[in-house]
Amino acid sequence: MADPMFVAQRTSSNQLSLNISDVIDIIGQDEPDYAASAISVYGGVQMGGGGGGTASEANFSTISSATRPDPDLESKRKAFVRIIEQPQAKALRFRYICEGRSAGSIPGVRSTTENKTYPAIQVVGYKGPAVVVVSCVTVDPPYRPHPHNLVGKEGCKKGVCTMTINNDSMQCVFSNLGIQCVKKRDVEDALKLREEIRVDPFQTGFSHRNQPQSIDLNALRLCFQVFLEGSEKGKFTFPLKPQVSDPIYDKKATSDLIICKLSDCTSSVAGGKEIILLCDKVTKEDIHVRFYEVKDGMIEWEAFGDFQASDVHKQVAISFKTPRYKTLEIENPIKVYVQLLRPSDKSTSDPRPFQYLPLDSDPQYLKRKMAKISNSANTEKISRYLAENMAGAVYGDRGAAGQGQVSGAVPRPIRVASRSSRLSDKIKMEPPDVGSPLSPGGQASPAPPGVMGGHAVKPPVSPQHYGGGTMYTVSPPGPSPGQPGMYYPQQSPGNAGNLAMPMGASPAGGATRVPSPHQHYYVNPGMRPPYSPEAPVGAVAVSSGYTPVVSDPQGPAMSQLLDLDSQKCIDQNPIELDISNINSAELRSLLPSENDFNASMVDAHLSENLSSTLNIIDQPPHLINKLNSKSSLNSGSYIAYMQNIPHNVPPQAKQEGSGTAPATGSDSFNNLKSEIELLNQLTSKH
Amino acid sequence: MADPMFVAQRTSSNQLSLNISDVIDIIGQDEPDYAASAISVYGGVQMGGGGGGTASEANFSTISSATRPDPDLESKRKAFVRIIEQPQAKALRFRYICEGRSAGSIPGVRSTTENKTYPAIQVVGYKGPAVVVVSCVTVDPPYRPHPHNLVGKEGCKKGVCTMTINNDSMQCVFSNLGIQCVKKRDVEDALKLREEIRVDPFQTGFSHRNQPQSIDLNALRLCFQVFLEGSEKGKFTFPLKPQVSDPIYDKKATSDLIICKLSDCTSSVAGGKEIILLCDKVTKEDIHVRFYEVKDGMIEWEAFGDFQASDVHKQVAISFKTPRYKTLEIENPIKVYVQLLRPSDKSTSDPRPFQYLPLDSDPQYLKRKMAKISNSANTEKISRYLAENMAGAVYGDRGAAGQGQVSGAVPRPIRVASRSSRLSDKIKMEPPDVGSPLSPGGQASPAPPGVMGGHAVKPPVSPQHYGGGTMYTVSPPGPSPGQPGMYYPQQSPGNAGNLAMPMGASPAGGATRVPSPHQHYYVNPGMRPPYSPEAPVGAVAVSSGYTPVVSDPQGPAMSQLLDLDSQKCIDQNPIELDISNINSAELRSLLPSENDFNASMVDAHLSENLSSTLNIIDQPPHLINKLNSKSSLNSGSYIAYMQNIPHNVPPQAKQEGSGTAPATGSDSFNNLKSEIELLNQLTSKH
DNA sequence: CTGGGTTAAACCCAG
DNA sequence: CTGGGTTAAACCCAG
Repeated sequence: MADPMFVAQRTSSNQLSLNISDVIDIIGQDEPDYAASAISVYGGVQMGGGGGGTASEANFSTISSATRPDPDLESKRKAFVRIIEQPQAKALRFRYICEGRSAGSIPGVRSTTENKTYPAIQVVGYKGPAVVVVSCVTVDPPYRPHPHNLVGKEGCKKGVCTMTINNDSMQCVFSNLGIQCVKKRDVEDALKLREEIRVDPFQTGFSHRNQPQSIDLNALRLCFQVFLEGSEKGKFTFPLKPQVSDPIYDKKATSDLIICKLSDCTSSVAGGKEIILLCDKVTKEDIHVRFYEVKDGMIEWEAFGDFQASDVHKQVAISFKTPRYKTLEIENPIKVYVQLLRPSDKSTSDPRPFQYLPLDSDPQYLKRKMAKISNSANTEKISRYLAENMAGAVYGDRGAAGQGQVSGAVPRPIRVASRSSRLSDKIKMEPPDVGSPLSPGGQASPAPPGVMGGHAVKPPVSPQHYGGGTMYTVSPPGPSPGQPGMYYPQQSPGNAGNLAMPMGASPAGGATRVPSPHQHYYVNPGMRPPYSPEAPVGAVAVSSGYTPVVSDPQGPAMSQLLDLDSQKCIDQNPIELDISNINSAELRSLLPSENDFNASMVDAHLSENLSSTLNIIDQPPHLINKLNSKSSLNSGSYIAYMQNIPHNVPPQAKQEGSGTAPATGSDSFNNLKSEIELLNQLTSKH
Repeated sequence: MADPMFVAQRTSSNQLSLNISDVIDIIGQDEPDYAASAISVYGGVQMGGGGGGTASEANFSTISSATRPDPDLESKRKAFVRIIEQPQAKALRFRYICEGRSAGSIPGVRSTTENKTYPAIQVVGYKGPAVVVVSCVTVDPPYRPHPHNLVGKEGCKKGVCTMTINNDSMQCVFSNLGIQCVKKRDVEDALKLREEIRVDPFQTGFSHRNQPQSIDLNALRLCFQVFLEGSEKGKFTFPLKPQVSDPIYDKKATSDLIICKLSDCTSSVAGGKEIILLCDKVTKEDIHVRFYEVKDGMIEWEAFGDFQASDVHKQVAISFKTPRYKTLEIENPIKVYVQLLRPSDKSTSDPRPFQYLPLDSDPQYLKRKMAKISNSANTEKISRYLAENMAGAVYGDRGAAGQGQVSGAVPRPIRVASRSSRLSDKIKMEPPDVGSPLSPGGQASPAPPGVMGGHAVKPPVSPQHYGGGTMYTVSPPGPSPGQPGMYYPQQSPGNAGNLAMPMGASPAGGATRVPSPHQHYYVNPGMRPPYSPEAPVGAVAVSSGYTPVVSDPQGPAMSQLLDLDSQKCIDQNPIELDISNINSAELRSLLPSENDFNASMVDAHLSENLSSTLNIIDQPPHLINKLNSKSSLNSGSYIAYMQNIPHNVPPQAKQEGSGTAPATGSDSFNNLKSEIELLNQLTSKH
């Protein structure tokens, strides 16, 4: 039963110079004194309340009064422990004892492959012999002893690490601290051992060993207890205030979100396409597939993949349906991103590029469309005509040949046809087909309920500023774990033409498909859009957290407020940016009906562009839409061309004019013209 | 540390009427006698050789001679144990002790939800008090004591189950036998306990407890040891030959293969389409994705999805590329099946329907095709002409209107066009596009190496008969575990246009993509093609095993030998069918060049059909191909139609005749005609 | 040795 | 209770 590896390890530990039992003995000898001070300082009332971080605020050393005279007492009282290198949060996998191997070394937060660092402390304000005892405590206050053990080459025994400090710098680097985890069943024993060696930095006691399930075994903090030499040499009886590190999470347990593979990375704008995503371990009740569009570094649109907990396959694959894009009226593929989002901690995976394709890119749609064309009265007649003439084999007639050439052939795209606004109108009018992947009522997916839950906080700065990346720093300011990102519920729950559903409790059975009436817009400051040239990332201080930001789709959406210039400004000066730095476009956006204002501004800009270059295929769709809505605007040769020919007649008029007689005149010719345009579009993409 | 549930269980066991220690005591008292007979019969030489099933052949009871006179000695010597209900192989999950719960009951093989059965034995040839001791032994001979424990409400103690038999039928049903598994670390202890209670049915000894890793903890057999009352009343000193059951596998470990989901169930015939498959746990080195086509109940074609071990995601998802279909020349979607195949035991998942689509169903192909059409000289001119005329707005001219109507419109499909043979020729000639998913040299995938490995056996009957389902019965004939199916390597490794590669050892690094020169054709008799109306399944005795059958693609493939009538015959009379029952079509197929014979026969049949009904869209493609190759055949109105118009001019001639001048006359008209047909086909599918 | 994926052992939910 | 999915604990491979 005995693990030889483990025995060997223990044996070698015995050979270390400093033995923990020395420290324990010291503490034991000074028990009355130590216990008294400990209880009055870290124990009891003050810590039991659970207020985050108050322990570190208590003035510890001033209270540890010694009854014996001590020349260094003043400096000892002023001394304190400072963590000069925090441990890296998720760098190390906790190892079970049974694994019979070294548990590795916790690196420092600033560690790199070239320059490795380790957790380190410094005793400030005092110089002289000291002993530091490092042990694991719970992440949440009160910082109770954590059952996991510290193991390593130096000073580790019985789950705690003891080192002496006695050098000029009074610094101590822990270059080989590993975390050896205990299994649930051994929590009680582990805590009993800790009690035996009297390591309980904040005097919380060990009552929690009877509720092993209450202890998070995947997270802990290091606690550094420094004892200075007391009046008696060799006895380290003067404790400094214990310091706790930032949380350390088991690398194995905190699987980062990652999309390993997507079965497809395109969808029709109608959404509803079933896609399989392969990922690392996720919790089926705590995962979302988020689609979002970035424009000028801002989140222009987002929606969530449609799936239920049961669609998560063995925790490592998700089959979901793509959400509908915000509009069906797009001319060219829209570049968006997909990422995994864990609502509980707002963490996200790296984004993956994804494309929304125009409706007509859907093969089914293509077929339907073409079938429809072939069904029209005109083309039916042509077919008949051709069939008759082919049977008769009419050759050599230039006119007939010309007709023949036309009949089966698809004309080359005409220069401007691929961005025809009229075509988009036609496409919009196409009724949703039963066989199409468009789900009933499948509008842009509202945020799933999980995203809404929990720790909503008020935005500390205005969303506009926040969106620019002004808010985040690398290290969280205080011990407030598990909440690396901020979340802002939307103040005005309006939506732009979406099916708003009443928000209620999660339905029975754990279904997670309840739509919420709120629209959420998120910004992930840590995301550097790797495939998004239109969103350059400047010197923005980033965190790995996920940071939602809200915008009202009916009002001025953030992404529409800032033009390229303002975005540039934000990216380059993330810290300095405040209200005084908002440029004119932003200020204008705060005015009512700025949508129209912006639109006309954009349109004017575009019309200039159009006269110089006709190729605007890669322009974002909403700009094109805006353009299309401005019938009074002369946008260069394209509009000129459109104005020279009559517009389409509405369907009713069309029908009246044709009947069974051969269609002639303006209507039928116009129909043909638009059919040609459509065909051009259907065939010229990509 | 003590598990209260487990303790309780043990306590209740103590209250059972028959205590195993009674039996142990008996065995102990009779040790010299028992040991002598045991060693001479099941121990040592005979069993150590490992020959399968020899133990059960040894004449046990005749040798167990008693020194004392016994009036029943004769009948005791003739008595034997018969298993009247085998345990079900994979119905029960082995439970760990730590799970602290009932381990359930092993059902009998014939158990159903309505009528539950359990393992049962009978003592044949003797009537009187008897004791049966049931214990676990290893699956492979020599049947060593297996460390797992039998637990249950009745008679189970120390991991073995002891029951008395003393009724008229001399039967014993084990209605509550559960298997409590020991963990690896406890194997040694478990076997020590077994040794202590002296349960070692075949006297193999317990040396294997020092090689715990040599014991398969996921499989075992039940061993039934019956002891008859000896000359002294109440002493069960007369052992019968122990009987072992069929293997029992841990339901948890032996995850049946299952396809939970496919990201798509269609592919172009060109293959190379990436698909994600979600499945239950598979071993990445021991899994294949098999595509196959069933025709008339026979495997007409098979190929394997293209992936490497690293494409298996966390054991529960596989991303692979579809293999190329056997031909690119198909007119209509081909219905095939996909299934998972585990080479090691030839087990398969239930098949899933899958469709191969004609090349032109590929959206990319569609686009390329249409772009090509629009690029042709004729249509280019039309486009120009239309652009000019539209700008000038020429209305009211009948001729112009007619042209216009033709230009943008796709004619309705002409009645017979959707099965045009000429079109298939055109499609074949389309050079493989660089951007297409067609992988270089991607022919029909040869069988992966794993499929070839291992326990190949000679076919006991001719493949033709075997293919009809005559060979299989439900229960394997003997204790030959882990080989439920048969596997026949192909005698003639020819292939039909495939890239034959030299077969070698599996390459270093464990890559599993080495093609083999052999083609394998499989029949899974247990499969009832649920979506395959052309393959009716009759009263065929089926097994759940996977049963490969061989056919030479260059020679007479089995699937081509049997017409529908002969197939019907086989399905209805699976057992009686032998060489004398093969019908004329089969006999003919044995002659050389029967392919041609068959083809013309089929064609003649088809031509008759054609004259009565024009709609043969749903005919299998190879028939259509055959039809197409018969230019002399008059197949009704379609052919008549084709004969009335000139055929296409070969590409060279085409090029010579056109030049830059406007194309007129027969060539260009024919080009147009075929373009129309192509367009019809592109748009009329589905 | 290490990092880290996979299997075997526990745990625990839902019917 | 059961069946059976998921998590936590062991194991073990590859660099």
